[in-house]
Amino acid sequence: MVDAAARLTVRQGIDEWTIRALAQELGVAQAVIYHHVGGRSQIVRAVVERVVAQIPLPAPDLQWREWFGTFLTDVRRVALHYPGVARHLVILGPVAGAGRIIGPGIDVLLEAGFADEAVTIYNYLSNTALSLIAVEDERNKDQEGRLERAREIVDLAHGVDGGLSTMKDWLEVRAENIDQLRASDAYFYRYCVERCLDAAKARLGVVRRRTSRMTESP
Amino acid sequence: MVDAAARLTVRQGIDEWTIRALAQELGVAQAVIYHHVGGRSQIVRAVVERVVAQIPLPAPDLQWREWFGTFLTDVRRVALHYPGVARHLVILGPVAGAGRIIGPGIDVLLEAGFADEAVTIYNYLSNTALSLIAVEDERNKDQEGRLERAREIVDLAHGVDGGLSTMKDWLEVRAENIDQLRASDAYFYRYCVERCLDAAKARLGVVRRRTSRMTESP
DNA sequence: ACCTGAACACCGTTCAAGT
DNA sequence: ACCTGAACACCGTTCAAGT
Repeated sequence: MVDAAARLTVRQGIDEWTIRALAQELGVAQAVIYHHVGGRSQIVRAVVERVVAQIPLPAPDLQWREWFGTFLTDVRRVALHYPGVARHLVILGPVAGAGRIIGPGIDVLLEAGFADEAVTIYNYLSNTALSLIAVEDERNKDQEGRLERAREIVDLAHGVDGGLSTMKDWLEVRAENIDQLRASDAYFYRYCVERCLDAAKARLGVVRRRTSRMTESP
Repeated sequence: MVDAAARLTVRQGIDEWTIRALAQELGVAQAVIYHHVGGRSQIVRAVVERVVAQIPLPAPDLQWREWFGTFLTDVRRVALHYPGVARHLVILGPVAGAGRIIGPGIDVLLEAGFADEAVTIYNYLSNTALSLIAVEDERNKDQEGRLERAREIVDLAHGVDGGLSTMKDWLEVRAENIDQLRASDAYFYRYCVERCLDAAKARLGVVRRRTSRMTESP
């Protein structure tokens, strides 16, 4: 049953299939689904948990930056395969089965010396990444419209100068075709992840200074 | 007409009111809306543009970090007043009227020396902030359920140790009541914004070193 | 040109009736 | 206990008919 829902999600996205379509995929009446799993939100939750279980865990001996670098790359790859799941996951928060990931993730940060900020940093990294993927999912739903809107803006900004013209030039190359746009999305995600890791690194310096000052003072 | 839609959005959230409710608010038949504005997506877009027009612009003489610090605080305050708008805004990308903000925003970054990375940094900051607000909006829709889920996780993680227990302790204090949860959200947003600005600062160092190296070499 | 009422094609959910 | 068919209360959108 969750199998079928996951299959439909891969094909159409989790918010696109209907209870009726799911029932048809299973060859049963709609009411059967309510009898066995409950309403739509419960099936969605089950699919989300199944996707989470599919995210590979980086080797525990990696340095924290490599650990999260590979982890967040894998999260995007798996999540984009199930459109719309990232959004439900980040809204639901820690679902059943997420402990498999959260535990090792925070361990790596504690090991690196993030101390009492480990949980906040973990939330910062995972929330930011999942939110960005959720937005990418929704943008992918209407790629033609997105191209069209980008071109409208470019036309509208014709002849302006200053910072806005810089944005216009930036948009113009990316609005050329859909492949360009998707490549730009992938690059942008990578860029954001690297920036988040930069920020975490800066924070690590602060925490370490604070800790050493505390052990120094009598 | 957009007035009425904005009013309903403040009260219920942009994805909660229906065309029927909007028609009733205006005292007309539903078809009138289609005749004047077009479908639901066009009204949503008009509301989004109206909300964007309402975001105050920081003083242009502020340092880049203060400029974006106050800007992103104002964005959250205005956006939370119109639940669901942040999500539509970040998905639509630069809507009509956003130039009023984008221009000065990139100008501040160019002035600070971000050079060819100014646009990417602008996108990084605004996308991250809006994505996080969009998630907060959706979490606010079901606060009771969120509390309940958090408590379930806490119970489920009873007796574990390692990184997961740290997350459990963190969740436990926040899952006490709804006010605590909302305060935690506000703090978390602030924290994420500061981290993004840290990351931008680190990037500024890289860009400056690259630029000075280029002007040095003959 | 503008507005109405009614319809169309959906949707999630429920429930009496069957086996 | 499990499944069916039909209904209920919605939804966005369309369209002939009125003024």
